[in-house]
Amino acid sequence: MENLRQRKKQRTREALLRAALELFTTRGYERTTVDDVVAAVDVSQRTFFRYFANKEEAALAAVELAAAHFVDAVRARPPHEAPMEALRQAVVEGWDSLNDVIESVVPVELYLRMYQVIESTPVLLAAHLRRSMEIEETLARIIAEREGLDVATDPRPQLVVAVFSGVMRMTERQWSTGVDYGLDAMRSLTVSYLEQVGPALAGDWRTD
Amino acid sequence: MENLRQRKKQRTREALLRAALELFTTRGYERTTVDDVVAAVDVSQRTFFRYFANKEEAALAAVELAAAHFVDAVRARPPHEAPMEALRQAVVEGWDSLNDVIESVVPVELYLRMYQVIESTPVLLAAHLRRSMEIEETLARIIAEREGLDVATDPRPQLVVAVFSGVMRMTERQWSTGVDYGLDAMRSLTVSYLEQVGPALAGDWRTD
DNA sequence: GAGGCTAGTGACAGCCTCTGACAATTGACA
DNA sequence: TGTCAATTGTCAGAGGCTGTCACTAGCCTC
Repeated sequence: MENLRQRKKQRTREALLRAALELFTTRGYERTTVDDVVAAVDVSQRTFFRYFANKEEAALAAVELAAAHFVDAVRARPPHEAPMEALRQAVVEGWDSLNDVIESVVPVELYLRMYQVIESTPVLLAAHLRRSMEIEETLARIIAEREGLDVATDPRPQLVVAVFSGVMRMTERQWSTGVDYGLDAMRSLTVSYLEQVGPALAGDWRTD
Repeated sequence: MENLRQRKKQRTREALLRAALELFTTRGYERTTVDDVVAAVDVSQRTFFRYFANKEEAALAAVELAAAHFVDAVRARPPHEAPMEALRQAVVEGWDSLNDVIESVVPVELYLRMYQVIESTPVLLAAHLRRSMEIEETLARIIAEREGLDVATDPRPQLVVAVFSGVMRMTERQWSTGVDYGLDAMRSLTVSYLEQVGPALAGDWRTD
């Protein structure tokens, strides 16, 4: 940040990212070429690929930020909480600060629109799911450490995280395909689903 | 099958698929070009893309077959079983016939090796996860229908399937990264994990 | 069984993503 | 200000994928 050089780099990256998201969300991801993006910022194509390993990375950059924010929130949870409770609280509370975190890079509105593009673009969805998987691994390690367990031998941390993530992805999908919710609606959806997991697993629904 | 024409097509497809898997599993997915594959079968590159929408599709073709087989197994479950039990039984029993199903297209050994390649190749893993997601949707619809529910309004079918799939993916990963198991070991792993889901969710592990 | 019909293939040509190599530029710092 | 290092541009090229068009080989009818 101190250097003019660093500031310039920062600005170039942000300009590229913003231009990319803007184009992806209006014209569509597939119908936007990297050349389109660099033309909007007026840099060479080579420069784009110096900032982003590939086209996907630019498309997922904002979501990536949100995910990292959430992982941090889990790390900050008091150690006495039970695993599932810690995860749940992390989402609920992480949401409050999410807005600012995102806004520091791109307009939240752009972030939200991009979410829908990801969910409806096969290649991006695939990449997103893979990243989510990696995050699950991280979470499992965090949980295991909290509980003083070894991830390699005890499957419980991974199981809890897998269940939790399953619910989270359900929420994502529900949110992105439904009527346009804000961040708040998504939070309450998450909570609601998490409450239903136990009963849903517990067997026969037809006795209700 | 009746026509000579159809038989020829079938043979071309199988030859391409087998050559592709053979190359992917020995040389690696990324280090194998489509040109390599078509050279091994001696057809034009254009022909490859007439049989497979893209390179990924060829790589995932065998796994796709297995997945379809499993979905059928779920459909065949007697309607009185509880959702989770039906899913569990489908895996366990589907496994017995899986061998023959696969072998009718490619050697099982090749299928197993390909599984490891998928799990260790980011692009393929991403594509595989996306496909798995689509299968989850199908399963949720099946479960909902069994129970006479509407998937759109009742989240429970999706929840159960999400949990179940989470466990399955855990198993896949465990299997593919671990010591080389056979199909049998994978089955018992699945069963074992499914048994632990309930307890793992139930809260405080430190009271044990 | 000859000839028309059509499915399947090959041969280009071309777009787009991504990479390596090298030259040119621009900020940093003595 | 001059040297050094970091950033960018240019160029060339591989690899995945698509459209087009001509051609071949199986099919089907008369």
